Amino acid sequence: MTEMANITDVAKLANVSAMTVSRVLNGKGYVKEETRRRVLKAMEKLHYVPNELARSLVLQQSQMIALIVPDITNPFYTTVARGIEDMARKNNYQVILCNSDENVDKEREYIEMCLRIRVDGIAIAAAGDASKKNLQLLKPLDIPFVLIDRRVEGTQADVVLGDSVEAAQSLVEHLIGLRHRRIAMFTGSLQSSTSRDRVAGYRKALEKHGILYREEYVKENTYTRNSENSDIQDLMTLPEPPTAILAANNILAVKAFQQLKKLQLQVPGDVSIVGFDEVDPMNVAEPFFTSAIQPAYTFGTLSMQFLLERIEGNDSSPRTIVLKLEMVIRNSTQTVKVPQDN
Amino acid sequence: MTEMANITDVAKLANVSAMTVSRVLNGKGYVKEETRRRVLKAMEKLHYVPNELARSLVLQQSQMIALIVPDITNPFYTTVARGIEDMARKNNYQVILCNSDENVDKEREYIEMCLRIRVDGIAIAAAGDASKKNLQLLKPLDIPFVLIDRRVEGTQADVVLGDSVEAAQSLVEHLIGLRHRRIAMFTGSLQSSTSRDRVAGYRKALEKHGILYREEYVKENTYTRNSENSDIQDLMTLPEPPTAILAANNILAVKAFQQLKKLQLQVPGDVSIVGFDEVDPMNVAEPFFTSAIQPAYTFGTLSMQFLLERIEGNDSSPRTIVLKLEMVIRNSTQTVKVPQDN
DNA sequence: GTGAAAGCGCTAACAT
DNA sequence: ATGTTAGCGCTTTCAC
Repeated sequence: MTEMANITDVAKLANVSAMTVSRVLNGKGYVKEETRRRVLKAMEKLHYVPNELARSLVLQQSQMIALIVPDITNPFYTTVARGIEDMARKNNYQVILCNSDENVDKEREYIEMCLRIRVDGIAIAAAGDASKKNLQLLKPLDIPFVLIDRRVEGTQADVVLGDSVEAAQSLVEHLIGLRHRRIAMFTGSLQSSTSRDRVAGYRKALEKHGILYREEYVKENTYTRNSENSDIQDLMTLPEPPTAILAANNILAVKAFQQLKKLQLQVPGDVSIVGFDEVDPMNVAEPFFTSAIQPAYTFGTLSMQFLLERIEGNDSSPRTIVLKLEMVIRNSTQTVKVPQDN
Repeated sequence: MTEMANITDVAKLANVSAMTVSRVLNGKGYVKEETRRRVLKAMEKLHYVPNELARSLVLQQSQMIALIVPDITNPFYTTVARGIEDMARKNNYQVILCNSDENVDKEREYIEMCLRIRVDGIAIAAAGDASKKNLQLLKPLDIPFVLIDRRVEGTQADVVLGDSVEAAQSLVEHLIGLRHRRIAMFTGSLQSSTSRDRVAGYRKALEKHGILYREEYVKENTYTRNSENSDIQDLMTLPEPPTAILAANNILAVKAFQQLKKLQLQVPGDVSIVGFDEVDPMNVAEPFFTSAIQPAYTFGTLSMQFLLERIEGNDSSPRTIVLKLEMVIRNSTQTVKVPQDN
């Protein structure tokens, strides 16, 4: 930081008190038109920029909120971020974007920094249930926060998320409608409520249609973006390999697709895939994946609205808002080749 | 912001002065072990979190830097962001990520906010040459900044960017090697130095191989992500339509591809495409585009290093570092069907 | 209409 | 090893 001009410098140059400068700055209180002009001129001359740090210190509010997401490279979260941002700007808040990398410790560091710089509120897509500990840091200090996309077990707060149970169920029923019976699931870390919901929907659909739930069909993927594993290999070498896969998110859908390709298996020829959200932000490929799409932008605007209300002091009991997903049927699914009973 | 405990509260509870608490906090100066423990206990009891705002105010530095990018949804910039972030964290700086949306006015707003909250420095991929005005706000206040990916005409500063001239030339020569002679170019806004460099490389290659530069083959695209236009249409209905296209960035490569598809034209069967950077971060499609890839992560780490040096007071003359791009040949290019003279 | 004084939470410099 | 004083840049309150 540098020796920038401060309010006193401006005051001196304009031959007024700091108070008058402050009044000009904030447009409140009476200032004679001529004085105001003198002050404005002095500001310009000195390249004066008000020090928001000092202002926040006395006002006890920073007009900043933080958005913490688990993966900044996932288009779902960048879309959420845009929603948050637009709504925040409309209300004169600045957004600080933080990337926890699905890592609870990194997440904690960011939350601690948020406390230190006294953000007015936090919107967070939590890394997992273990985030509870991090969020508890906020409670005694009374910093408002909203959960996005994922509930956190044992944490009371406003939540904005999608109806993953229902969406997963619909996706599976779509597969069943195409006569699939051997349907596997790629779930994300079961630390995340969203993953669990999607598994629940998967099971619900199977049950409803009298299809046996098979342990060995469900693969929990905790690995990160670039790591390798053999889930598909394992799946496809079972005595009764699946004919379709429900992937619990966009990343996993791609993973499944790529692994199948390596085994020379066709999608949807040999195996159908269904998933969540858009996979290919730029639509490089023809939109290909049959998918349940979440209204990500709305996740953002809505959760920001909630957060603003909390910051303004709304003290009602926590709300959960569950948004519908839109299932779009594309080319990653087709009728099963060799119908199976089961 | 809320009535959180402050340093005096802790001091009182621990029966010491604020100074002692401060010393415990910052681990400098001598504090008796027993006193230290008492202080620590008091902190915990009060859920004390140091107020970084106040600290920054007296220390005259915020330990925050800002990264301003023109498009947060472009994987190139998110990769840069990761590089910046990692390097910043290593050096105890927090990063504030801002999205200017290729909009000079929004960019100015963010820069003004950065000044108000007294960030220690700014890394910026400028919206265009018009960003000069915005950057000039920083000069008189002596806030260090680094330019990433794009020079800004008339602005002196450290710059980290790719060798776009050479890369564009190589891409075009690759096409020429495949016997293309009618090569069109999709450029981004010529407000951006990077676009201009790529056009320069394009012309250089043509010239070198005695191919006529044709005005009507160069299309400047200033439209945004979702807008429509007829560039490809115009191009392909020329008396001598191009057999290949150089796209000036990842977004434009996709645009070209999609528009060709609409006209029932095949890539690379009817038209070859070359571009820059990765197009498909998740590799949904087989990596498909022949492309010159920039070391985006390194852009980030390097520019952060420069910025840190400037913050620390390094006052040498501005440096420009130009990184090589890596050309990867993939499936969006092939030998021209009907060789043309020209 | 304008100003003076006090204080937001912290630390540097100087006591003791 | 610990405390006191002053001040970072601003706004609130009250006075004129």
